[in-house]
Amino acid sequence: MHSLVALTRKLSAYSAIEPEERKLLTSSFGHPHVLAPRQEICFETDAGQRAYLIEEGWAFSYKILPNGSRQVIDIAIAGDILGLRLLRLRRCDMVGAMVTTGVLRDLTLGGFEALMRASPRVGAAMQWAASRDDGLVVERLVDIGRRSALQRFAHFLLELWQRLRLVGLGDANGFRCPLSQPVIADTLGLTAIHLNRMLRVLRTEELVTFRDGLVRILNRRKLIELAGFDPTYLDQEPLQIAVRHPVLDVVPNSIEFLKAKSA
Amino acid sequence: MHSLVALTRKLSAYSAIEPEERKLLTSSFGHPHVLAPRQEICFETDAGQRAYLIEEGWAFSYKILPNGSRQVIDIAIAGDILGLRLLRLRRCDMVGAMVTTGVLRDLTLGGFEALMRASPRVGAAMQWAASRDDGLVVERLVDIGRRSALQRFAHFLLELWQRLRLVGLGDANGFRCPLSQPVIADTLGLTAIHLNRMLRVLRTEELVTFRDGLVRILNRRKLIELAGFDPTYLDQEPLQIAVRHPVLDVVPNSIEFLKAKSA
DNA sequence: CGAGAGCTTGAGGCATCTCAACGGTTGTGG
DNA sequence: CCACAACCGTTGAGATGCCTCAAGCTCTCG
Repeated sequence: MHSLVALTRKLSAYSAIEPEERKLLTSSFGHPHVLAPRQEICFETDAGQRAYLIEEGWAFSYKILPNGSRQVIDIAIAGDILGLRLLRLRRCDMVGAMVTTGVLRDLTLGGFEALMRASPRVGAAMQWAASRDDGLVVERLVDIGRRSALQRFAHFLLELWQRLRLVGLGDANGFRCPLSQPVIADTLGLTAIHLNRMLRVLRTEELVTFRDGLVRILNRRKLIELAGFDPTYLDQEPLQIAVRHPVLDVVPNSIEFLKAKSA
Repeated sequence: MHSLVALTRKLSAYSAIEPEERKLLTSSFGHPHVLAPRQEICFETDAGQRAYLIEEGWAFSYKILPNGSRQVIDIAIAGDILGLRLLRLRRCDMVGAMVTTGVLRDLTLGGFEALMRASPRVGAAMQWAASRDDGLVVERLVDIGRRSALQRFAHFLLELWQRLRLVGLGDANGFRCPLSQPVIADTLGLTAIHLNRMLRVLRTEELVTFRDGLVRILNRRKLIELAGFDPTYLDQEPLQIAVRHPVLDVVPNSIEFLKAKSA
């Protein structure tokens, strides 16, 4: 039975997972269950919080502000654990939802701690994965705080590409991405309208296309340059992305570009 | 000797720390050393990464982008551990620096894991603190992504206030804050100029004053309303009313002591 | 006494938001 | 089978929040 394929691949980027370790891993989680698109994921239970391993499909977590705006916290793909951060907290401060149909497994604090005790080696790999995912949030902070909308989007796509490749999804040319523009916009602190315009820039510059849930990276080198993408924070070997490149000092002015095109 | 006062207070918000547990904690860290303002904090060593417990003083970590702009990741106060996230990563992706003179203790992965093994109870408290600090980064993401500059700043001040109170700093009226406006601006994804204007608004609205490193909250209720501040994510009891210490800084000053000793 | 850093204010520009509109697709219930 | 709602993607026009550039002040430190 093919259980925990994605998680195993992810952890293998840190240390090899032996068959018996994989069994141990599996027994730490609850049984798989299927969720429909848009279905809500609840992290709160009577006895503490609960996290979820995404075995398959896409999900995300977010916060809603009093004024109704939404900020997406993480995009979770296969092999990711959503809500791990909440396990030791007494109160839950975010909500989750499915993007696509997906297969999830529960993880409780008890299960997680039992895993740590049973195998420090696998435990270390899980902690590594958690630390890496923290790094993703930190990089998103840098994105939103200090990068332009166009750079943010480019950076986001490159990151997603690397993450997907790590768990065996996507290929050297691009990847499937079921995220809607509103969700991506709320991830990057933009409006869907503006994100859409940035997408047009990426398309007309022949860097990326994104249609029908399929992202194609047309010019990887220029995209990396544009985004100022340095994959160090992913703590993984770059997969199908060349190493580092000199970064552009001057970022193309997207608005001028749009004006020129429409004139 | 008064070691780990702040950390002990912080952890006590999760579970009581017994004297022998405190000794164990102390032995998990390196010896205290003093750093000067602006001094850089390096997380990389030959053998893996190293984190730092702030015993006293203020520090922060940040990333610099290719275009020279800076994004501050965390502001660390007494009792915080800077760089904990990096311990299990193979590559370091950020830098640290002191704001004030401060007293730090090293923490290695080995020390951290030994602590976990020696006392699961204290280990759990440390993990709780780490999860809570993750929550701070997440809330910063929401700040920068979806709140206006004024709200961001107000939210930041309220958060800082709560954090400081948790480790026994500040009082019911405000707190000492040695952060410069450029540092706060780089934390909130703003320019120092604009931050300054927002500060003026808070002042003229009679919500907050911030002069000579002293923040006074003049109208807590309105400030909370303005910021849309919901302290759930801090996972601590709100501490704005109880006035235990009429004086501002109650953590004993060991800097002078250490300076005298090393001289 | 000069250099560097922080704080403050003004004026103008532009990146992004808001409001508005339209077409396509999907799902649903009459 | 059609009507309708809900959501998404796309584009235009105008408004604005924040940035950039510029300047002057204070304070500390060497």
